[in-house]
Amino acid sequence: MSFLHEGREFDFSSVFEYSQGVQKEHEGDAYSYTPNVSLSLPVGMGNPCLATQYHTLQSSPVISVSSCHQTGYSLQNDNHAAPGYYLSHGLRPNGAPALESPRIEITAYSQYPEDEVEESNSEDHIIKRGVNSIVTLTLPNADGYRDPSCLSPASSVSSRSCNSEASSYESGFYNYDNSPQNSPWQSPCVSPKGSSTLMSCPHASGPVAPPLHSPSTSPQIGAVAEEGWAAQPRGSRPNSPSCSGGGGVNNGGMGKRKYSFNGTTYRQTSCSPNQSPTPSPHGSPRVSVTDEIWQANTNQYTNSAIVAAINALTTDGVVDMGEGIPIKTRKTMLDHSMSLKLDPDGELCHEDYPSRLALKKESYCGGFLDVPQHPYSWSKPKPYLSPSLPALDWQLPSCSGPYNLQIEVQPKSHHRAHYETEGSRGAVKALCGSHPVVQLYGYMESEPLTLQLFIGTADDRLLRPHAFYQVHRITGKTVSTASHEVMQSNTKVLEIPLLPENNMRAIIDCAGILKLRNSDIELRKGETDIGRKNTRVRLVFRVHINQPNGRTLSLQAASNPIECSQRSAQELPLVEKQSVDSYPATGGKMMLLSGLNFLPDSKVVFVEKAQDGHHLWETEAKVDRDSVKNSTVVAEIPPYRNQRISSPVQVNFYVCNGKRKRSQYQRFTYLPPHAPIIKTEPNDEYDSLGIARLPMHSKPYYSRPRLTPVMPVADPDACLVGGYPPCPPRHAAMPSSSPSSSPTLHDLSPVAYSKCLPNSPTHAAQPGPAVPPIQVTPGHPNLTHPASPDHSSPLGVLHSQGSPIHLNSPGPHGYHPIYANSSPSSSPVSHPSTPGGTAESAFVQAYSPGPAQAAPGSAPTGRRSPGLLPEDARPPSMGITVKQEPQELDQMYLDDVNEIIRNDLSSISVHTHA
DNA sequence: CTCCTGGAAGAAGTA
DNA sequence: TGTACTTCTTCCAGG
Repeated sequence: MSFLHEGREFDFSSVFEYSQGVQKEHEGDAYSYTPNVSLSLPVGMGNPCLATQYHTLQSSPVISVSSCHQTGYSLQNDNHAAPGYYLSHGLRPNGAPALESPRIEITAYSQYPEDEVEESNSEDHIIKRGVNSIVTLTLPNADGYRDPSCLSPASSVSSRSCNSEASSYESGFYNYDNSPQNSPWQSPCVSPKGSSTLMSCPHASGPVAPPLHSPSTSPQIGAVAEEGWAAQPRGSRPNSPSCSGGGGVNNGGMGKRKYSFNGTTYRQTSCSPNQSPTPSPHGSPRVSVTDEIWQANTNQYTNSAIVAAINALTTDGVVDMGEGIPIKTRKTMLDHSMSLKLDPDGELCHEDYPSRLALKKESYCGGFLDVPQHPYSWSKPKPYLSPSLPALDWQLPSCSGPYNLQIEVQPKSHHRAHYETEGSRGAVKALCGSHPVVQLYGYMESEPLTLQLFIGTADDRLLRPHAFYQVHRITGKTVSTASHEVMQSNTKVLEIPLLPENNMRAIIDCAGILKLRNSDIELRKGETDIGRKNTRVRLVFRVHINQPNGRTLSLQAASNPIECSQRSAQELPLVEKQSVDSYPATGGKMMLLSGLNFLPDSKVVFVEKAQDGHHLWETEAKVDRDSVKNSTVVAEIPPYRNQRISSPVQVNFYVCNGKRKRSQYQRFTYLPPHAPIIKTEPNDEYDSLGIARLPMHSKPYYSRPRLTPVMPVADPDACLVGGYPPCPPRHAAMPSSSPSSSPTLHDLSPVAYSKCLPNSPTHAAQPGPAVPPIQVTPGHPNLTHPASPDHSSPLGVLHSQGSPIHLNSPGPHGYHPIYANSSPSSSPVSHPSTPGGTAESAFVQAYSPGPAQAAPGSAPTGRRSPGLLPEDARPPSMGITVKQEPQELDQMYLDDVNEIIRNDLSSISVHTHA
């Protein structure tokens, strides 16, 4: 993987240097994870228990032994890279003295709220460690880190890890890490409650790693910092004049960094223009960014941290770490030093729960943040949280049993994300100028819950954290909703209280979107996605509900896709819903498409592509020009090329406004002429439009992946699916998304952790048809009925069903051993299919690219029609890492991507043979 | 002064 | 290889 980047080859060595020098950001993410963990890993890894837990987030406090770098490190990193990694996280931007010598810390991973981490930056790390760390071994230097800050957020993430590619470590652990969440260390042993267990199961927790850097080293000041920081101010922006051009390996250059591998010149931004010469962690003008970066960096290490954070937030403070208190968070930039002070001792960490609470409150309410105080206090323990939470790339249903997590008000389809170099561009808004609203139905307890929000992908693959975008916490006078940032495996997660007094409803006016530079992310080890034109995201909401049986039920809802680029948002057509998902091959039915940027001359083109990306069929649908409005288009479903199909055939269509202005692919399924049409659901919305009840399916191609509940949401009505009982509003609700039946979705319990089902394809998030949630439990997920309209078609069903359980999160390769073992669901059958949806085999999912961040690994790019190409779904062999195509990309893009992939493959083969 | 935004310049990537 | 067009990032300016 590492060797190919967007088709370009380069030597590891080069890479290495690059990474080190430039920014290690990317690299390490996944890897980095490992490295740190690595030491500890052995323990966990070997353990069977790990398996079970892998999935689970590291949440549980674990004892982590983090050696920042092992010997391996030195090899590669000597330079700095390795250290850098730690630094990055570990940095003590604040001047916490970086540890000069690397050390191995054995930490009981306490959980901290990630936000702390983020905010605090290095300091935070320190703090955390302090809290948790039980034993610290110092290793020979860890100097070279790169300042997380320097890195782009994304990079920062990567930076965390010690990832030099070269490092043996990574390679060794590579598998695991991809998704931090998955990472074995994460807490195999972790028991939610068992924080106590920490000790029992040593895991290397990523978070711990940071220790390497001594907190003391202030990022700014610290020697390490100097290297890394100075060199690369966090904001590394390529262009910034300030940056010296050279970034060279070390990125000493601030400006865009250009480096060449094998003759190919890459440009990377190492320095942010803005970056302040002073690399202060926060140096970047935008604090928030910085924080993010930090967090990101920390992430890797912090799976557990995340968990911890969650715990801290939500709950019991048992484990909580002092960290739970987001010291820095509040203050953010202002005083890193403070935080450092606190942390090192771990005093905070050790503080009594009460104290912590107090702290938390202060931080939140008190004052550092401008955010209006919210009645809700984070400090409040949340019993329900369990240490092990599903990885962010796991597909979860939106409803289960009586619970139904719904996005009542969808965000606008466009929101220009801001770069680190920019100021915030505000919170994501809803159409009416208001903000998105999320509500959990069916929850009658008095305990508040925590609503998690992260930025997910909007392509046709399984929903997963978006590698190029991060949620950005918005604070200020205009923000009424309290929020808290936490890093979870490289992904920033915003935690928002869901209070019974508010009917478990939250107005999301505190979430902005940060764009990470493509160059930073693409260089990350394991990152296979490309950023170019990969600009659509979804807001993904999650809530974890403790069940009486001790298990935790996790629900997830994803918003409609949001276009985040400046230009495309203005010009590209966007299909948000389609009234018909499938229809007999004879065609002829009118299909209503709703979305944005439709023009009188827009074309609706149906295409069928083979797995290899070749066009098998393409035809333009007849568009009712008179009906074209900016937001709607009515087209006649063209007859399929083969009227004699015996099984459903999945094709795609897109709206084209002209040469490079195509919408994403949307899925459509042709059914055998005589096949009964199951699906359609009446959609009131459309009725109102005057269109003969065309049920809308918001299933953009991307959304389709069964898992992701992409669709639009909102309508509760949607819940009704043909034939299926409507989701009882809220209570009765069945999990729309998950196919699986069992009410209890996921057993997050450490022991039986099953992955949640995939989100129902589009619906999950949305109110759409209710589908029984998939349970993690032993039972097999039902493959039957997907409620969503999409599913109406046989294919749809399949897709939808895709087994509820996902395998997504798997590690680098996407494959999780755990799954297989741990949950019943693991059974191949049970697994949901990939977005492509066709295949349902669990395996497919297993392959599914890991978290975007980690390493999506190979993603099946082409979509094939299920009927035709059953196998498409299969992921490419693990061995080869190919950049996955961003599914969101337009077809054109897809073509491009395919091209790239081919090149990559070619390259790979070349290398191999060479 | 900071936060939001919209607009756009300039560089890099693609066709 | 050069040109034209896109897309990405960074900047600037105004509210």
